[in-house]
Amino acid sequence: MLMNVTLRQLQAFRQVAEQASFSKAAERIGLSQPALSATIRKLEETLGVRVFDRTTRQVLLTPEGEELLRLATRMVDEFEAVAGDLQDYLARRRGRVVVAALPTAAAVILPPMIARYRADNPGIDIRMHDGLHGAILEQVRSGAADFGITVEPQDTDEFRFERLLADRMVLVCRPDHPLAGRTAVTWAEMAEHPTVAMSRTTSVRQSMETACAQAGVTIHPLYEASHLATIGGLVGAGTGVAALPSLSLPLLRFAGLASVPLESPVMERGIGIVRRIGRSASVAARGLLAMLALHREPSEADGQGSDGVEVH
Amino acid sequence: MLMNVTLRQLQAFRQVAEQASFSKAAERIGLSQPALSATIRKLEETLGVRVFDRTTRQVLLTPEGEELLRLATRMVDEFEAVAGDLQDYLARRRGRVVVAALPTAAAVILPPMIARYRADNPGIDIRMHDGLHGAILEQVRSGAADFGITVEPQDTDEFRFERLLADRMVLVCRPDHPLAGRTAVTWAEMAEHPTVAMSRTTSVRQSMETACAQAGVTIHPLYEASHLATIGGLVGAGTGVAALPSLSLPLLRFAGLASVPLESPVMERGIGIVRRIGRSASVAARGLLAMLALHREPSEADGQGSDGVEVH
DNA sequence: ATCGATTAATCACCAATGCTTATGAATGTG
DNA sequence: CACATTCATAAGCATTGGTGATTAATCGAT
Repeated sequence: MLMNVTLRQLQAFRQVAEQASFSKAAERIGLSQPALSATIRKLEETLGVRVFDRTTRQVLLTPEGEELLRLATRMVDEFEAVAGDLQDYLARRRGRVVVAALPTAAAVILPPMIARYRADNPGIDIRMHDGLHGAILEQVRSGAADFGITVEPQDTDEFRFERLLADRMVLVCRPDHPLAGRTAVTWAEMAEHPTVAMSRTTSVRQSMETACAQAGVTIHPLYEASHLATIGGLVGAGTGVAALPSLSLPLLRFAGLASVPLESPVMERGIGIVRRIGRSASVAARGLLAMLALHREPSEADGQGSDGVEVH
Repeated sequence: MLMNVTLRQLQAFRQVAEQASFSKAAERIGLSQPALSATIRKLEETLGVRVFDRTTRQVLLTPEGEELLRLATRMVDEFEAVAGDLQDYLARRRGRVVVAALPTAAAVILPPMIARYRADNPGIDIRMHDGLHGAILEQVRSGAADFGITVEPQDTDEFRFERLLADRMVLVCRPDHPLAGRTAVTWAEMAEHPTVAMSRTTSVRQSMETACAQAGVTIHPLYEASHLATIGGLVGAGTGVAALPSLSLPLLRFAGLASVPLESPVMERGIGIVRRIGRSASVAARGLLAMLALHREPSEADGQGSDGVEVH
């Protein structure tokens, strides 16, 4: 009964009360005067009370009108505040994005984008979870992360993948190393040199193992490390060479190392955005996704597709 | 833009979010499922965001949906509280009535009605202002009083009068007074006896003066008092007789006095309800007005009219 | 008094909204 | 693989909400 009262009506009512005139209020609201009359009449019908005593010369509130005005004011103010919040949220002035990403992606790709996104949308809280592939998928699945940045997942029923760039395994060595000048090196060749590697739990190490298996060679690392920087230090000290994804090279720049693409087999994995199918992205997330799409590097056999990230 | 969001929509949204199902929510709301779908679609259109990710098997909130749910909940709760207040007000469970009345009316007519009204509507605050005719009109004019109880005002443009009962001037004396047994007494006869009277500012006194002037006699009261009880005491003590409105007799019952109608001229004034024209009565006031109308005493030349108070 | 200006109510008419029933498409379940 | 469930869509209809034109009332100024 009373629940049928509309915000429109309350606003109209408030305006009429404030202007003490139907015509003026109608003009201010952007409505014809008859329409406003009808609106108020309707309001009065649903309330069962006259809210204005009106003649052609004056419009003034009845006692119930007074009461209603207090309530309507409270109501409309409340709504406007709430609407403002939502407005902010939708306009990306408030909100949060959670990105789950592989450590290298988290370190190399995201920081500049995040910095820029942050500058554009100061109200948005960006959170980054770096983790391994499995953990990333889990977070995306559960919704704990808005999207992930990792390699392509197998499960195409649950995830949609959008490739951003290629990450190829390369050999890393000192600039004075015999292999340093080469345009390419095979895994078999690499196996003949002392090697350092990431620990077995990492996907980088697993890529290396896969490649070696395919090449029919075995590598026994002299050292294993779980941090990339350690690998960099070891290689820089001449302890050995390492097979690393090209994406991680920027992180090793400090060590002044050389890199050479590895082949036979070429180990290349596509790094991209992983999203949960059937779950739409938040407005805030969309902004970051769009930004990522712009920075996507044109890769082989990808030129014909659409240019932007599917924003659903 | 955002202002077009409807309470219906918010409520529907809330219900769907709660039930995690369109069908269940539709049933609970009392709406067909397609109607509910349309409602949500409309909401999404005006917001420009999808609020539910829905398949035929599951319905769950998007990030914006989560946000909206918080706001919608707040909004709807607020409204329900406010609507409850108004509901109370309209149902006369809250409110206030201010009555301005002549002292005698305030003392004689109103108390029983107020007591009963109070019992029926415990939430309503009743306030009574007793004052003289002019003050009553002023309060009714300004809106300080919802209505007045007094004699008929001259100004028929501004006030509407509704007669409740007749108030006739009677002579009040001790039961053993020579005039006590009479069926009527003229003002001239009264003038031959020692008299006490109300002070000059009261309308009772003015009525007396008017009557004496018409009768061509003059009365010099032995005593003047501004309180009715004082007059009662004086008359009871045998100091003199007094001319008082019949309405005040109940107040003098304590003194055990006799009364005799005064004539030549008959001074009778109609006491009734005075309302401001063009100003509608509050719901709370209407209740009291209706009650007054019921207790109205059938007076001469009034039998053919409508029985209830015009409630407008 | 009468005229003109102002203002709210009313009317006739049209567009848009909201609802219902019937139907279709998708997706788990036995 | 049929079945049941569930949301979306379609078609038809009543209601609502809107506009412009007109009317009635009232105030102020001739």
